[in-house]
Amino acid sequence: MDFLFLSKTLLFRGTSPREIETMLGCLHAEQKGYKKSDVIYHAGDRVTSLGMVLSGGVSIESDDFWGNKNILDHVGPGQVFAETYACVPGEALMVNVVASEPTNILFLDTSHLIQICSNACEHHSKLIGNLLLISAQKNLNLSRRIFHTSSKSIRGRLLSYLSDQAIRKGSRDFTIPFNRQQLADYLSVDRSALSNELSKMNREGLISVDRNHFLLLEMAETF
Amino acid sequence: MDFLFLSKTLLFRGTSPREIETMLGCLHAEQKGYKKSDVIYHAGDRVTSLGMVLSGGVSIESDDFWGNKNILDHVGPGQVFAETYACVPGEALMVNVVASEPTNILFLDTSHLIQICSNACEHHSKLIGNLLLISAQKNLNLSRRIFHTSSKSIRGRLLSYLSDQAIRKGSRDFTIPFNRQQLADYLSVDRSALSNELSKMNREGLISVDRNHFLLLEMAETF
DNA sequence: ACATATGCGTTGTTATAACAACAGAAATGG
DNA sequence: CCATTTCTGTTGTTATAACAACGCATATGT
Repeated sequence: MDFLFLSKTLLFRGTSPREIETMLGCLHAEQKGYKKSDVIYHAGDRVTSLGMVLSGGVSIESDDFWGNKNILDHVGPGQVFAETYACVPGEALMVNVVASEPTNILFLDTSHLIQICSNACEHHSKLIGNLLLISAQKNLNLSRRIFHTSSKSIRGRLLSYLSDQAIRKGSRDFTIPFNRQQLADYLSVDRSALSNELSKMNREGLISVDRNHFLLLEMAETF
Repeated sequence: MDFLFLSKTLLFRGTSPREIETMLGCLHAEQKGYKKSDVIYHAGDRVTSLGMVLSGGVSIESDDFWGNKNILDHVGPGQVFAETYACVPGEALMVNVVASEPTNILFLDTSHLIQICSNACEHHSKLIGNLLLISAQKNLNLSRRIFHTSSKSIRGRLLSYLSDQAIRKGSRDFTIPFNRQQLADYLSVDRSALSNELSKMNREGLISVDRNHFLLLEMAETF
């Protein structure tokens, strides 16, 4: 087990490799390997362990009633998944967690962290604090997405998302981390309709767009 | 200050009124009163204190570019707001927090909880654990909403929401906590279009609906 | 360099949701 | 109890997004 690697993750931030070694015992740490497309957690499962990706990567997917797959998120090395469900025992997963490549996962049972007095092991409290930070940040990401998809028009969603990016990057001139399909998925709209709306906004002089690079123009007064 | 009241809240669960009294010092607790429509936190603010509603109630609202108000949530006595922002210092609020009636708020500065070693006060760890639970639950609520609004048709959103409710309530026969307008807001659709779709589904024998009481019929195979 | 696969924009058609307006039912408040 | 307000379903019209199909440009990989 690579304790040095773990000590650099957000979850174990502020703990030494030596401390981690003792903690892994409390957390009933178990490592497991998966092949590509293996399902790590199924929708409907109830879990008490979060997963940390040691190597490889996993996709968080949701299958709707008609069998359409929808990729909600991708989790890479050092990041965790299912931590929310692990913290709220009894909640059934709404998503599938699937290995997107050969992947090693470290499972950490959080029920001991939370239910038993958190002073049982003096490092527990640091871990819980880190979990809280991870949870709060995920919270903000979810809120942001709801915010950006609350408008009923594609243009409204784009303006919401793009101006947020501009504020966040501190410039009207920025690059987004999505391609068209991903942006369309994020905003829950059709890709071609999105492309169409973007070029319309381009023609109208609202924005200047090239691939995933944007420049906001007239909307300046909004701020 | 009503310590007994506080000890019954989710945030202070598991602590005695006596303990709370000492903790409030660490948290720089401050109480403040507001009149109806007073703005407690403005969008754009950066905060380090969460708010707990002692009496009255607050609305979490978002104003979009064109000045449309959108009520995202309502927080009542014993519940907290802005805890996510308080836990992730430096993030600007995306929403306004507005008193929906005469309201008393208790502000608790979480920066001490998180940044300083959490063992500074032995009760801190319990509070952080409670915060983690609150955060994780809010997380699930947000995820659920994203999930239910990811379908592009009104019917798809309704089926997603209604079957989730059925599973959650453990019966095909259940009552929802929304009226039509609130359900429409939750699913980000137009109210009259929602009404329309519901009666269509009713006519088709998919569901049986009366006000906010529902009975799921043919969709049984989905489970 | 070639063949293949992705990503992107464009167009036209179709389905569907938003919107506006209204009437009846239900709840609310004197 | 009546008056008033809120809630709900219905309809028709209009705007708009989804969808399907295509061509071009840009990777990708061998």
